[in-house]
Amino acid sequence: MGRAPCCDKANVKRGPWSPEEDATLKSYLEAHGTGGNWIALPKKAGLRRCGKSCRLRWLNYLRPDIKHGGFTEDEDNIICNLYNEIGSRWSVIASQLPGRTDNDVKNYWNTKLKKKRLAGKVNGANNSSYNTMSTSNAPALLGFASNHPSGSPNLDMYHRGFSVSGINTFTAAECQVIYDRATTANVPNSAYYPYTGFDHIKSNEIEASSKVSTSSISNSSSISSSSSSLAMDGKPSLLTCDKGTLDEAAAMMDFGFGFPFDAVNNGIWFQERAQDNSLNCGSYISSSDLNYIC
DNA sequence: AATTCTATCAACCGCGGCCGT
DNA sequence: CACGGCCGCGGTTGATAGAAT
Repeated sequence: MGRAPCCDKANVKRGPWSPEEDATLKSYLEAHGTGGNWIALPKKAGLRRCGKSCRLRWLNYLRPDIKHGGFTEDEDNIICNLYNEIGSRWSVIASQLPGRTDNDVKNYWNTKLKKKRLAGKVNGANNSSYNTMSTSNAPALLGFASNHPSGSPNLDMYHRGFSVSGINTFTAAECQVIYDRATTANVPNSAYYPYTGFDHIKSNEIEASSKVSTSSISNSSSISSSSSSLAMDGKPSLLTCDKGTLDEAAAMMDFGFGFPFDAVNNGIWFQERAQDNSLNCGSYISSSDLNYIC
């Protein structure tokens, strides 16, 4: 059996509110408040409206502290960061934006900000360190680690079907080690790199000064099944590496517009190059298995 | 100028959770 | 503790304005 309706739908007006209804509701609420009961309110106020409709109209439109008009860039970033942190909890997000309602934020997200974010115009990651990364060309480091018995990060575990329980980010020092290895040592045959669409990045293609190599990657369209935004304008710069024994691996990426959003949403395919230079089966690292540091 | 398409946002809907009885 | 009713939330719909054809 379904839930009983909150009001008699045959006897209440629906659809857009008229200025007269707005005025009636506003003056009633300013004089009497809600009385703690929205369901009974419309009758008391002399409105042929559902109580829920009155509540929504007041909270989303008539309240005196509502801020109308466009969102600022700061608000954009707050919304994006919070969305990455807590997901679509619009009321929580709206509570951080004075004068904005959950409905406003939700609509703004669905119609504009989601697209803007995919285009890389606003922040897309989930911690404060990202703020300095989003608009710079600093590479983002994606790190991962498994519950390898030895305790060392090991991409190979993914290949072989071991369960992965803990994912660690690399520390800045580890990042440097990985970077140094990538830039100064020979990239071993067993290096990992994205599944298809990317060429193998050779050590001499990595520019030590900028940590960026753009020459070897021209097409990232197949990095994942639905990575259109990444494929369109992403410029992944450096994808590396391990030390030849499959004990460590990392993916360092700079897509030109900040964090690789599709990695966040879709994960990344990697492919192993074997000792004989042939390609072994791919590994998929899901978004939940990825983390990053600056 | 007419029609179709697209974007926007107000409003609706149903569900989960809280609270009073 | 169980139940019923309301509130608040998040997903979705639909009306409408503006842009494109």
